[in-house]
Amino acid sequence: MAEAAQTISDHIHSMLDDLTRAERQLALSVLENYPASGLGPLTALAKDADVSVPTVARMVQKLGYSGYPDFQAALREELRAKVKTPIAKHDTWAEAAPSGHILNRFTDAVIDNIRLTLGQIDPKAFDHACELMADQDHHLYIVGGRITHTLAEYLFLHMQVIRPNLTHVQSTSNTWPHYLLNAQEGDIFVIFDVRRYENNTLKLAELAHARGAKIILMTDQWRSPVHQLATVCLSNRIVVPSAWDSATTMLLLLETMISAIQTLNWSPTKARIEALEDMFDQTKLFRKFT
Amino acid sequence: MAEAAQTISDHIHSMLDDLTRAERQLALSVLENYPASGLGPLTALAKDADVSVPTVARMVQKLGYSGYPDFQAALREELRAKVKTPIAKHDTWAEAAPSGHILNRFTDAVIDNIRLTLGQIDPKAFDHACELMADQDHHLYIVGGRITHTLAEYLFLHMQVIRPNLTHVQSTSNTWPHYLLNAQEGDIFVIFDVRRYENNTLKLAELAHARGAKIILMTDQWRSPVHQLATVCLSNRIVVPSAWDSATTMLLLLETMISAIQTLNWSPTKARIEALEDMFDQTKLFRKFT
DNA sequence: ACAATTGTGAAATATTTTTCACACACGGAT
DNA sequence: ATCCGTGTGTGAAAAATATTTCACAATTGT
Repeated sequence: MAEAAQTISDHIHSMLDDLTRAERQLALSVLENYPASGLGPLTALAKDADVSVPTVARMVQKLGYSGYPDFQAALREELRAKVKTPIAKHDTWAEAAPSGHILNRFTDAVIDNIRLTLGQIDPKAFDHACELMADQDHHLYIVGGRITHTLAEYLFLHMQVIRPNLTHVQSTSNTWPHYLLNAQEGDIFVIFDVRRYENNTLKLAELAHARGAKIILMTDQWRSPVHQLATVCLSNRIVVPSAWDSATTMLLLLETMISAIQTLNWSPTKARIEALEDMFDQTKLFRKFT
Repeated sequence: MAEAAQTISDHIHSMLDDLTRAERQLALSVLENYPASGLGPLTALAKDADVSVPTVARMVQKLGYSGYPDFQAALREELRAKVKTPIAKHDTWAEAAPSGHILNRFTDAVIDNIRLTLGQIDPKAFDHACELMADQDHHLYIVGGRITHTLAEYLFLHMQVIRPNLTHVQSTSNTWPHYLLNAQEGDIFVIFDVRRYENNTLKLAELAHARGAKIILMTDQWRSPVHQLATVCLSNRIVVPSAWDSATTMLLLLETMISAIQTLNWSPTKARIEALEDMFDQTKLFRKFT
């Protein structure tokens, strides 16, 4: 096992002077395309660097590792850590709280979820989903489940301002079959389904699909069975240090979609927003200032 | 050997549908910290993903590789190629999308909001709010406005599992005065109010305060006028590149609170969760797997 | 109840790593 | 020129690990 503070490539660099000719040649070859070459078999590395097999074995021990596998494990660990730190890991978020405080632990987990979720999203699929949802010619159904209906409603509230011709359906309610009566070919269903996946939601999706509707699915990393029927499937990381799952990542994605959709058809949206503001002014529901 | 045009992680993604449950679990684990985990020994990967050794062997073959070593070689090759590309900047969230894409712009803004919000939070105030909400001896009222009622409901849904003796009130509904009839000294009101601040919410807060109730306020950085009456005031950054404000930061804070509260009185919460699960099992509302 | 999936335990293979002993090359010193 | 010590490669064997594959039992969804 080697030290901690520095990276392995730094360590090799600093050891270069203590190495013999063949060993240095080998070390430079390792650094040449780091870290990939060090992760292959020892023999391959030896051939790559044009040195003998024992030279490799001798060098890794000279570097302080117990053996080649130990060296590889260190490289893997470094790679793992490196990929995980794109921007924010070591920050404590609530500086006034100790790093073990739930505020910091939870936020860490959520940022991680965001990073993993965004990293795996296909922008093409995302854009396509936005386009479908922006299309006013087809009715838009928004379907939520037991927990997710709050997200569904959040989406509904905003889409309502952006465009007409949409419905909010709760799959846990027993009234949803009525909505399906009107569903037509080409209509869009945005369906929320995270674990534990709901039977009602699946049935609803099947009926919608049978009627020729297109399905946009918001689900978790394990993906609801609905995904087999979906035109676009957006999966989110939801695991946090809690007895429940986190909806934050999904809300972020949702808000991003709303923002993208509003940009897609901005002029009608703008008009609708202004009309809404007018109505608010007249009803005095809100305060103008402070 | 696999194809060329796409990355291995893309390939795994596209194959997800053809994989079985355990294989998918494994595949997701590989993607989790890609590519480091795939470069270690097969047994380590299996243990990491919580699947059996044969499952790993079966999956890599299903993915089209002649065996695990072949799979590893492909990963190494990809890593080698990736590092060689000078354009390895990691400041984008959705790597597949250009940095100007709304996915990256929006996420940047939200992460910024989170950082600023958490940086300004007083952990003492946070902890105090959690203690108040965990106290079952006093009734808990959760109050949301036009947009925030979705957040309020999210909180309500979870608090309902954690403790009895709580009510969800919508300030935009005309029925809320009825709820206040029962409010007593020492009761807790969690009130959501972001711009534009709602008159109804303020009136409700005033009445509650007059009756000796304690108010926990979730608001934005400009702080709803309710904050003058509040025992604890948690303010959130909400500005994003959109015509609307973002609720993501507030949801994060909310989920963190739920997690903290559930820890505060874990044993009753645990019992209630188990009872709930039992009921779910009996009603067959949910699917057990896949 | 049936079919598909998965884990278990283990054996058989295959590969990799480690370690030898020994020969050889090389540079510097006698 | 010869000798010596260091470093290095060769070839191979031994040891350690890894991989592959079985048969079978358990589980689970249909």
